[in-house]
Amino acid sequence: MKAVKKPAGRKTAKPRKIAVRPYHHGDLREKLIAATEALILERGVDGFSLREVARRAGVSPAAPAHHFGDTRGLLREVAMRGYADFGDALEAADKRGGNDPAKRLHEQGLAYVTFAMKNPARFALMFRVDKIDITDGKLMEVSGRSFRTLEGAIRAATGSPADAELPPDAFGLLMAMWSIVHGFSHLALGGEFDLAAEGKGGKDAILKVFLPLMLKHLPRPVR
Amino acid sequence: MKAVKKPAGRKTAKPRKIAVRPYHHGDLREKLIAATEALILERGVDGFSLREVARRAGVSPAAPAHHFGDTRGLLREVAMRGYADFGDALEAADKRGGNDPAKRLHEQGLAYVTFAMKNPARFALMFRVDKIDITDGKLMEVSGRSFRTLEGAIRAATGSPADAELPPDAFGLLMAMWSIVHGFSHLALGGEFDLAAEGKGGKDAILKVFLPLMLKHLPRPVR
DNA sequence: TGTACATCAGTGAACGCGCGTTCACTGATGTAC
DNA sequence: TGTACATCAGTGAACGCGCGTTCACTGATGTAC
Repeated sequence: MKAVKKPAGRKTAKPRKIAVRPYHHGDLREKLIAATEALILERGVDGFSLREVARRAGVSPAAPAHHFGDTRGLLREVAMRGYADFGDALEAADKRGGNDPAKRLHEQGLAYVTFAMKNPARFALMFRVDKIDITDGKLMEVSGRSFRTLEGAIRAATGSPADAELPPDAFGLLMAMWSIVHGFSHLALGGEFDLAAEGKGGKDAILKVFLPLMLKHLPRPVR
Repeated sequence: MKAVKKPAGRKTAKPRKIAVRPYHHGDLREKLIAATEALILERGVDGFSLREVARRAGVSPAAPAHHFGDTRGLLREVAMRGYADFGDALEAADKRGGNDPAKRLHEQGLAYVTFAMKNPARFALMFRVDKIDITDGKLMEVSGRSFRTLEGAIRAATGSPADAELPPDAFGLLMAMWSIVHGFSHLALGGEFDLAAEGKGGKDAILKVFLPLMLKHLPRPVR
């Protein structure tokens, strides 16, 4: 390849608002988000630092402030994207369950843990109350969808009308469902099952063997 | 009270190895452990710092090294004490269940969540894989007891002999039990139930109302 | 009982580090006329 | 189409901070003789 002087003018034919916004140096915003997820994956939520992310994106430590304000702003954005995908996954699972309430719950449980195992960095951040403000309005807008998807299936399973307050038993079932899949995800990501998984195919066994075994014992609507 | 010149010699009558070890300035070791628990309670596991703990104990930042080597050594000690008490609580609960396997499981579940809610600092640390080494021999010695207590009740509930390997279904039930109580604890401590608890008596409602509702849906041995 | 010595829990100053954020700035891009 | 200007995404040096650990030391306690 020869070195070619890049043409001075329009690189892409007349970019007049084709992309949402042509940034100075391309898509730094996206680059920072990707770098954040990669960093958390490597070093955990506490291993994250704004400077390191900037370093990986190849910009000065002050650059991210133009896009996210401060550190928490960046983490909030990453968490929001996580919740958006998480909501998508749960909704898709719910649909897969068709008209069978038990199947809807089972599919959602499967999707919950699968999401956690495949997106450990995001999942860890999403539930790290000290790093993100879970009562933040914009974030709740996105995260609320996941919750409502589960609630919908619970209502169907317990025959609770959509508009009334959730009856105690249904609420108990909801907490039980949420707890069991969340607990499994948390324990699995924390490596608490690793010892048991060692003889049975390593980390893969958790999703392929352990999770199905556990899901057999999913709570069911009483009576 | 008059200022009295303290007697030069023996303060307590001949302390010849009465206490395990009479430290230079009393019980700094214990003081540091207590300060660590208080600090984690206030600021979370990540808010902990060795210097702050030393400050609170009224000693120089280098003092803790004489007792715990380094930061991780101190955290390990705190976690071990947590696991010891945790094991006690689970064993006591198990005994409370008598000969009824379902009751043994129920009591243990109750004890698990109750411990987490009453010892949030310790509990948070005990499962923070990045701060303590859960594969550490001495720690596993202590933490293993909790696990074995649960396993014992699972064996009784599923009729699995004590010496053979746990059959798949029993193992699934074990994971389900562990997951549900652990998940509930984690979510509750993370404040995820706070919104729902607001109208029902605040934080107290979680242990008094929500937990019993949830425990109704505890997994049971299939068939 | 008295003396000499070893032990070791403490001090406090110093180290080097990485952090988030601020600041005045630069220079490319987009826009108004 | 050409020019003047506003905008704003970037730079990079500097700030002050708290951290864990090191180091040479001090001085009280316990022990051997």
